[in-house]
Amino acid sequence: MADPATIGDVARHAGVSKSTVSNVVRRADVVSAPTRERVEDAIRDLGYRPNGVARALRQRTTHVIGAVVPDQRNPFYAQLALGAERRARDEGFGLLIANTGCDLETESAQIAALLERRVDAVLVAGLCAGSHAAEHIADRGVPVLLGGFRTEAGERVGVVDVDEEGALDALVAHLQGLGHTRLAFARGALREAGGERRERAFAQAVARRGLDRVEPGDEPTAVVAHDDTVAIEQIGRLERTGCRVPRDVSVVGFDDIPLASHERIALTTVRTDAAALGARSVELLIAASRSGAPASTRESHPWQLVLRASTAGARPR
Amino acid sequence: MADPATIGDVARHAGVSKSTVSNVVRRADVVSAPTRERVEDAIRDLGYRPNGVARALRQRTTHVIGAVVPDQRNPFYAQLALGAERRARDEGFGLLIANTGCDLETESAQIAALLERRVDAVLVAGLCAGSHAAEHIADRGVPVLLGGFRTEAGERVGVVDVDEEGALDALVAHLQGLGHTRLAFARGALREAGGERRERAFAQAVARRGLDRVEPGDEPTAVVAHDDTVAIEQIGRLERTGCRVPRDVSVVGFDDIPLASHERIALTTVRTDAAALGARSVELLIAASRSGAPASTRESHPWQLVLRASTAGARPR
DNA sequence: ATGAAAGCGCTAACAG
DNA sequence: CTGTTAGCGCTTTCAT
Repeated sequence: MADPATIGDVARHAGVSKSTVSNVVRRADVVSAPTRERVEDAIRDLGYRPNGVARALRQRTTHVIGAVVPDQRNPFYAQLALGAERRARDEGFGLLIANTGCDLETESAQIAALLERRVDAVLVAGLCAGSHAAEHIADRGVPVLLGGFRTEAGERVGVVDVDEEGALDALVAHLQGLGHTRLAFARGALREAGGERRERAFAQAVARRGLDRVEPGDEPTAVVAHDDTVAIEQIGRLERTGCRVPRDVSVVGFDDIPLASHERIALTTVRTDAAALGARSVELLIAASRSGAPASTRESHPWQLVLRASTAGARPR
Repeated sequence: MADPATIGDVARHAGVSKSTVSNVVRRADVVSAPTRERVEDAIRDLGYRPNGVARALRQRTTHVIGAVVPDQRNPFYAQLALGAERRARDEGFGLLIANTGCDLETESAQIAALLERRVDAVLVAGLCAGSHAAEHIADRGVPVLLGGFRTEAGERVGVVDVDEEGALDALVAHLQGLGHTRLAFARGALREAGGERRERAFAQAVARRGLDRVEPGDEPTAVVAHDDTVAIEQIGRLERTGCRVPRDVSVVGFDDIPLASHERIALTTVRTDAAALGARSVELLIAASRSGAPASTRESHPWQLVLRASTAGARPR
């Protein structure tokens, strides 16, 4: 494990100063052609690769973004994180991923670790219910942005989300149009901050439309799930207890994960572009970190109702 | 964006030297109680958090591991990466994730970026077919390990995989037992190095058992897929063309992703513990990075045949 | 166009 | 037990 060559080694080898090597490496066009060539040869000879840690210390910027997710296995977060990672990479940034499992203690430890590593910004794709972690990050002067969901957060916390109120209303309207009147909401297993918003939007849509909200166990004719993963689980649960979907119960999801369009699942859902949410979040975070200002932009991305075979006309019970 | 307090600020505030602060922070129990308290108060007053970048530069270790995956959306990689991240976190390490899409150029750029960031080790969970990237990492003196697959690689590249030959033989044996004789192998979309091994193992099992290998389009009675994701796609593709699974064609996967056990999918597959593979890989990598030696351990983890409803007796054609 | 010098914030000998 | 010193490898004025 030979120590890698340093800029000093290159300078010595090429017979120039460290500053000149630095100028060559950073493509500063101040170096004369012959000198540049000598330096480039030396770099090649020694297999020199700049040390990003030293650079980060000096420049006070790591070019790394932290991504806080409840669980990267969830297809929505996976997609969002991939979009984020791609965009980050395109901009010369790395992505440090931190799963929290929506556990408050883990969450704060993970965030502390990211901050200690001096990430340039933090993309928060999900938070524990009731957590104020995003604001604490902002307090530290680090750009932070909620990507893919929204909670109450101060001015200094950006948001890139989708209009969940509108989407849930569209879902409920669709079910109402099919004659459903007993609707239930199925929460996810994780206690995510975003879950409360969806559930509230569901409750409001149901109330506004004069429908009945019942518990999932209380024989609803339609189940609105927190997301597609939960919806697919619900289909399994329902069919295990003898109900057929959509014959007896309709089920709708949220996100339109790849599997939702599979023939065996065919889930009616709301499509969101998770990769775009992730990419856009990173874009805003990088801009903020460059400008030294908080990432305070707030924007909602569009959604689209996708009708498939998991919903059908209500069956009189 | 006030600059965060440094160790010097704390030292001044507490009226001690930087080394003493450093000793307190690192819990070196060499500091007297009264001094330690003064320092701790100063730390609290100033909201001091050590700068990991400076520490990394000085200690020549970042406590960050790079994870190279073809696509983190694939449930197998997602699970493996999660297992890796958890273990890393438990050991005080961070995980920098790099997706390659199995594109050679992207792969080498991502690895170069990881190395430039001076990750302490690299967990490679998938490589482009024909890539020698792992050995190049080892050449740089950075511990590297193939997690979840295996390719030809030199001594200095560790491996934590599963016995795919055995697993594929078990899968083929199971199909043979059901009377299948025309078997096809369905590759994944990504050109992963690991794909060749599975396909080869399949081909050998088929040949050894005197069965016929046909192409997926050539009316096989059973399809062996590269992994569960591919298997589920195959079920969709087959049913779209009028075949029923398993009535007309049996399908088996690999990995036992969460969805494989869903009632609507019920995939016969081989279970591997992706999270354990990831965790173990990280464990070995950290040990290697601590010892300064390559991560040269090679071990295979067990697999388990899981019989579900996607396989049934062959139907005469 | 190039070089010398001064740190970024921290740790690790080594003195005292 | 505490302080002094000397860097880690790089960028960045500032001279020359």
